[in-house]
Amino acid sequence: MAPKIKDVAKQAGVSVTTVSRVLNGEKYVKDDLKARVKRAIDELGYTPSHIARSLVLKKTNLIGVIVPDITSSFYSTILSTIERTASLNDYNLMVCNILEDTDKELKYLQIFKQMRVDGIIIMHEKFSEEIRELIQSLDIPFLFSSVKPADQQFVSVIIDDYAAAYDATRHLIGLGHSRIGFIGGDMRDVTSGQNRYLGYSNALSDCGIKVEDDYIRFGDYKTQSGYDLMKEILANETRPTAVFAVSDDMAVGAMNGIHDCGLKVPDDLSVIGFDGSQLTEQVRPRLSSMEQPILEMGKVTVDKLLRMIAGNEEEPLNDVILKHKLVVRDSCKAYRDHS
Amino acid sequence: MAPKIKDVAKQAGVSVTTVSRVLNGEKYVKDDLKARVKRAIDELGYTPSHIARSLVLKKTNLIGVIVPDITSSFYSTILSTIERTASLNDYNLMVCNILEDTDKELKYLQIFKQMRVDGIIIMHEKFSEEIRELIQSLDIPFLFSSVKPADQQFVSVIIDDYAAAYDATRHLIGLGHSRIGFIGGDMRDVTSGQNRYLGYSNALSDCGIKVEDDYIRFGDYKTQSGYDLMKEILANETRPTAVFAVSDDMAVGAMNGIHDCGLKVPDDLSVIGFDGSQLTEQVRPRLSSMEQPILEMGKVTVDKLLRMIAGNEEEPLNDVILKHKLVVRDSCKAYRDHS
DNA sequence: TTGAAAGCGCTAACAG
DNA sequence: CTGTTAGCGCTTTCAA
Repeated sequence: MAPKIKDVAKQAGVSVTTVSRVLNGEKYVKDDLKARVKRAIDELGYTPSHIARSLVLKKTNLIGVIVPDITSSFYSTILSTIERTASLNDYNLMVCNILEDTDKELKYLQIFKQMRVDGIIIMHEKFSEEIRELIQSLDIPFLFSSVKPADQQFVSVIIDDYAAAYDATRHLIGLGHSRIGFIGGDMRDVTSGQNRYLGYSNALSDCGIKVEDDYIRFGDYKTQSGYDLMKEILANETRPTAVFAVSDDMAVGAMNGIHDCGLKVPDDLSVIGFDGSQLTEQVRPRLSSMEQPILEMGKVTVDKLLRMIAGNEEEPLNDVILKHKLVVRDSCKAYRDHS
Repeated sequence: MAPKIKDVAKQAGVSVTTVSRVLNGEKYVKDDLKARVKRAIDELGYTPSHIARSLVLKKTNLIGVIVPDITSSFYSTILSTIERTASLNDYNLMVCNILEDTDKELKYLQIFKQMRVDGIIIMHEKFSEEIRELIQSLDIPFLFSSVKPADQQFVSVIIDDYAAAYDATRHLIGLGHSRIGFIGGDMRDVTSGQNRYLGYSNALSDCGIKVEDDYIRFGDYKTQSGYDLMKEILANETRPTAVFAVSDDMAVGAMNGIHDCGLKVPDDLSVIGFDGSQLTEQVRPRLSSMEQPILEMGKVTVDKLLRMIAGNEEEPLNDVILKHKLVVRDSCKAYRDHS
């Protein structure tokens, strides 16, 4: 059995209180006692039980995180910075990888409750009524990151997805394109589904371009779906000359679909992605993308959550809107009409 | 404050013992009492404290995982299956993302100790003596996955990296290549550094091909390093006609380096990767790779660890060697001498 | 079948 | 400065 505080006390010939005091760096301990306790701790290889400590302190230093898919380049990156920021503040993560399994999200939320995590970060917005209720009844600070659920009372750290999609589309239009395809997300997602679609279609309308349903498809943000949908779009009699995909993974899938159809990016079609994941630099041609400030987003999320946990009354409970940024690489080209 | 077992007992008009019994599904409780307790639980929205339970049971259902980089396609995938398998067995993960920071590994190991995790999975082999000692003194079952530290007493779930690298190289040789470049890992890593290098060089020697240092570079498994090293290799007067990179990420970097030098894969150079990550299908041409059974590896690792935790005496404490598999895609081509 | 009470390992009044 | 003691929320003998 691992040594306990009592063992240390006995070894050092002091009371458990004194041991506790040196453990927690209190000042009211004479130097010689402090030294004896420290030696005893070393000799025994003692490490305080976080469990016991949590029980009395009512604080676990745990943050629960719900993420749709840790193998996605976007989520693994944001998760990485969340972990880093949390760790620097002595918080640990407990992550739930949903993978389409909505029951799992509910189950994990219950686990978070049992675990008495100090806070929760959610990067998923398509939840059931049951989950919505649970989450609100939890009495644990929570925050959404990179998504904004329809429920206006929930607070998010996010970019303006509508504006970002609008700007991405305008970029394509600015290059002279007018037949612009769209590979969207799930329209049940407000943030990455609806808002990005609206940004796209409104940009078109504002420029007097007709929104062509044949050029529009919706998928699941993954490479395979971008690939399949691109092929569907290419099946049109007159192809678009550019396409906007709402995730880099889908954009890469689209590029592959184009490639496998014997066409070239950007000569035959321009492609623009969304997110700014590392995949943009891993493919050829390198993918232009409407980027989210991923690292900042993760850091800001954790910092804000920690302030909420600390019970900072000053902490405004409204959204934090971060800035998106277009990063031009090699996958888009000006369009010249050859007719 | 969240309701506690005492509140439930009061509400149901029974003792806490009885509540505990229905919570843990014991049989010796009369049906009517059981019903009353269940109703009280619902009314109060009670969820038992995992903390308190862990303290008395001396079991946390937590597994600590140490991974080099969760944004790597290989590690995010194996982590995903580890999480899945653990979750199905009612275990939760606490993951440490090292990111080159060796102090962080040590710090997390100490956290795992404080947390009293039930078991530890390590996917990193380049640890200090200090870590080696800590880990052994921990009295917590631990297991290495996808790596095999030099210390023979540690148990690993792994493939035969030497044989896999040997086979990959032989594949290239079989295609007629004799000038074969090598983009390796860190030679301080036994598994993915030394063993894969030895597999490569021995395959060459066995076929009477001279091992050419100018064609050999070592990096850090990441795309950027594959890119840079490939360019160095291409700077040779006579280029190799094929190259073997010991991670898919590096292989993709190499492909990009080749592309950016105005050369073509596989026409000018064949490229073969290692791991079998999803990146192999995301790039064009699709990357041939010596694949590890990633999903199986994650599952086997967790299953074995759980058996060790359960104190299964039958559980053999030796390595589990999984089978590697060559998956041929479009990045390699037979070599014909044009001289 | 049920309940009283001890104890898991630690912190924090409260005394001295 | 230092020690005694009462919990934190739960499980588990041991009796009834």
